[in-house]
Amino acid sequence: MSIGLRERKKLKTRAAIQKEAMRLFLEKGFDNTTIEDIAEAVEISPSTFFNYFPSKEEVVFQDDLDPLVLAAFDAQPSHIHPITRLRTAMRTVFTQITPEQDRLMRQRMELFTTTPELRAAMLSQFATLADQIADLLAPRVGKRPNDFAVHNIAGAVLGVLMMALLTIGENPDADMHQVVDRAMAHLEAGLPLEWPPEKTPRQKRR
Amino acid sequence: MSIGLRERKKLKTRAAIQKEAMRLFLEKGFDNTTIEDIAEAVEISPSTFFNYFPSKEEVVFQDDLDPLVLAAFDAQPSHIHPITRLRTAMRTVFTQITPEQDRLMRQRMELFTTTPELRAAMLSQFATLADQIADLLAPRVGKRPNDFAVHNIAGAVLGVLMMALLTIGENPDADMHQVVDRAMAHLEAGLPLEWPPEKTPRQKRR
DNA sequence: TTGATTTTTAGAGTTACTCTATTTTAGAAT
DNA sequence: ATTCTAAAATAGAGTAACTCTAAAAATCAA
Repeated sequence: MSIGLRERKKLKTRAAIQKEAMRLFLEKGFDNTTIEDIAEAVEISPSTFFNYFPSKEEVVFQDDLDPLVLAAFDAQPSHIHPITRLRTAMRTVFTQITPEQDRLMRQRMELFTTTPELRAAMLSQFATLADQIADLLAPRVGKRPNDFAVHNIAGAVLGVLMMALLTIGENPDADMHQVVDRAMAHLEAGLPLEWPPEKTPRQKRR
Repeated sequence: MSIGLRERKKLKTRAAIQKEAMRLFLEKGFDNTTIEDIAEAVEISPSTFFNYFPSKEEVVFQDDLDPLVLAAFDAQPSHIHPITRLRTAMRTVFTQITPEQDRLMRQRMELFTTTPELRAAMLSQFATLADQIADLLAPRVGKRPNDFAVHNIAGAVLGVLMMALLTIGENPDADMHQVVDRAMAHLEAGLPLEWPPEKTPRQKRR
């Protein structure tokens, strides 16, 4: 039964646009790739491109990870501080990431760092995300949706994540999970100037 | 002696563009204002606009406050945690702000919240700022320029400020200084979920 | 097969911005 | 004052990302 031919074709077209566009962006740069180039590569008309994506930028965005993080967040007891919960949640999700997703994320990072335009768009999305996260979080920690503390926490988390992502953009080989977790841990610890803490000597075995 | 007529004229033109552009943006919206509109209002040619600003967006940006904050930061002893120092520095600067500057800042906020495009640009500038601040801060607290902790702190601060600014954008009547200081205080206190702290009963008089 | 509906497409229009070449203007030198 | 030079303003042509409208093509249901 599945879904009709129409839907399947649409999904395929969408995926093809994404794939070809990303390829071209990485090859020639975002700015040097025109909609026409993409349309040509996918063998559609330029008009059709805009049936699938509202703008060139939007092709680069699209995270299926957010819901996963949220689920992992919910899986924890509510008495834990949200930052800790988020950190744990992100760790959980990172370990479940497929190589394909990892590759895509890195490609995005590369584009973000090379094109200011995209960086701006990403950050904007981040801000929106922070707002959403805050509103989503609030009831889960027993607060009203527009609670100040929750929003502020969301802001700090996102700010820290933002820096982490920029760092990754500059060091494409870095272990994303590790960079992000380190940032979250530091935030969790209250952002002390001295960090990491003195390496704890390996647990004494006796 | 002063500076020649040429320079004076240039400054005047620049100021005129800023003023008229802001007026039009606020009146008709950023997107509904074309470069032609601005050029016409200032009585220059559209070409000339681009002699003064590289893009429409850039007209909205321009902060002279950063150096002030930095100076106020430097005026404090270095053993204090940077977040506290920054908070104090910002408080200092906020009290010195002229009504004119205040008005301009609010106008900017309004535009930022109404036009996604501008919001994105602002955030991007924020990220750059965070990086700069981090690099500037590091030596002042005895760290290397790319120190992780310092960058992370800068990220958190900027994230929190970002949320504060968005809040202000939504409540144009809010006291900017107060909103910002509250956010910084919360961050300084380690982002507890319960905030503000129990209102300390007015100092007992006995 | 026919008819309705969705999708694709062509094409025209708008706008931000770039580039080049020309004109205008301010300041300096004679 | 006049003339020269360098800076600034301008016109105009070109590009590319969109938007909108209307027509053509493909899918699906009867």
